[in-house]
Amino acid sequence: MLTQAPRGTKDVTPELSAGWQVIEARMRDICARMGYREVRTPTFEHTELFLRGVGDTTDIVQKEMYTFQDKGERSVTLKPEGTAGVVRMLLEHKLFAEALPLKLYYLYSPVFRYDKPQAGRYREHHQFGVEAFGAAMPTVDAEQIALFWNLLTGLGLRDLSLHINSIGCPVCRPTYQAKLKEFLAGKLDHLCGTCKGRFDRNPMRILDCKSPECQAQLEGAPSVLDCLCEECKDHFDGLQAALATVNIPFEIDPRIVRGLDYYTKTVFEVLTKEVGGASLAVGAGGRYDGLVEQLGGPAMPGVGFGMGMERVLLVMERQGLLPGPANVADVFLCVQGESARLPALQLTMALRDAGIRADTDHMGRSLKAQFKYADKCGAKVVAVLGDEELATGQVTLRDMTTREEVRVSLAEAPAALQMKLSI
RNA sequence: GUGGGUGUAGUUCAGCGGUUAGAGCGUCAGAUUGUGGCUCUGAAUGUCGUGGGUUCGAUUCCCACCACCCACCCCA
Repeated sequence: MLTQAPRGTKDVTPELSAGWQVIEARMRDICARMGYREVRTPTFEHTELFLRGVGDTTDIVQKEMYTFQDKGERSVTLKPEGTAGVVRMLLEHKLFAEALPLKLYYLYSPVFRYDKPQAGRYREHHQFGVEAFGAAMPTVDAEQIALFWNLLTGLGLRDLSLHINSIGCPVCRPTYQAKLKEFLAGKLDHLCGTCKGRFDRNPMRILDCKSPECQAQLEGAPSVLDCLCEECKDHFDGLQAALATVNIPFEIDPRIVRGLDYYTKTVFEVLTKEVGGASLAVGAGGRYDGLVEQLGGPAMPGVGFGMGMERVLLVMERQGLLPGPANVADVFLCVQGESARLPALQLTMALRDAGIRADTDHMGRSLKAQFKYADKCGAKVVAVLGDEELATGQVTLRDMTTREEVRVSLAEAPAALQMKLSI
């Protein structure tokens, strides 16, 4: 128990961290090129923020939040998603008064949901996400989706599909919901238990119910896309035109609804086709034009998405895209005899100062064992410092590929090694 | 939250109601005097997931709990 990570959490061990660093570097790079700047928000927030932001009828809020009282009797909650915290930051620092649009991203943001863990699903996972505030035009939706898509394809992921939909706005959605309820009213008895409850609370959630009975009842149901108001329709058309222009392949799926209450107009998901199982969502997002105002800020449109980093890594692992083990040192300096120990440490530090990935013995091993260890470290050059070398102020350099050995003076060693390693 | 499966060295896995529980890989050491990858030899490491029960005796059978995996639900 003591030596076991809590249920649903996962360690990043040394051999795993390289993969994280690869995706993080890509995220930073693509965001920098697209004008998104990094933000970091707290791991926990006042519970109220999520009740009002995410929506208190959602599954996330109703049964999955890590909520507790702190010692000051405040109710706080570990972030169950990334957007609410960023909006809170926007309001607190009045970032909405800056030049718009404000384009932000976060990565390795911990997200907590109390759920039963299984492959690709954790109680703590980490999200990469982007948010753009102030821009109402569909080109920004498309730009974000392109960012997302290009990130994933750039990482080498295959078998992805992008699904988009529009769920309307406060003007047209009530009309659609009324139509849908009218359509379903007679079929209520044939819906599953959860959907019976959804009928009054949030009838659109029935659309993406996975149960076959419900899906059967939805045959011939009105499509939200037929009920969009002019503004929403123009926006959705504009999104499709923009996506086509930047060559992002997409499918329209009128059944996408999403589990968070704040979405308006655009919603989208990126799925990966998994063999023998259901497709896994690696990320999803959409537009939330009413959220900033709902949380007490000015009326300001917004759009964003969140991506599960563990899921991307999982897909990369399954598709053989993770980097192999990296070497830990380019140069290993062997210590031969105790009188060489401190000079070896000194030389190793000098090599490091010269930008060389160098290491030396800290185990008191035999020379042979030091060579074996150097080999395991992936050293391209092994240096030896012993009595013979110390007597002449030199160090022996052995090229581990060609087995050639040369001796150079201690002072020349950094430059000689830089040359050999072509740094 | 519901249903099913699994749990034995660091790791991948054998094994059996009965003596000191095994193998491959990994780790460490050695194969003479200052030199790696290959090979050979040897060594260390297990409360057999945890706690109960059945039994003369349990790692093996039963129950509970914990963890992981799979499906559902939900979602990233």
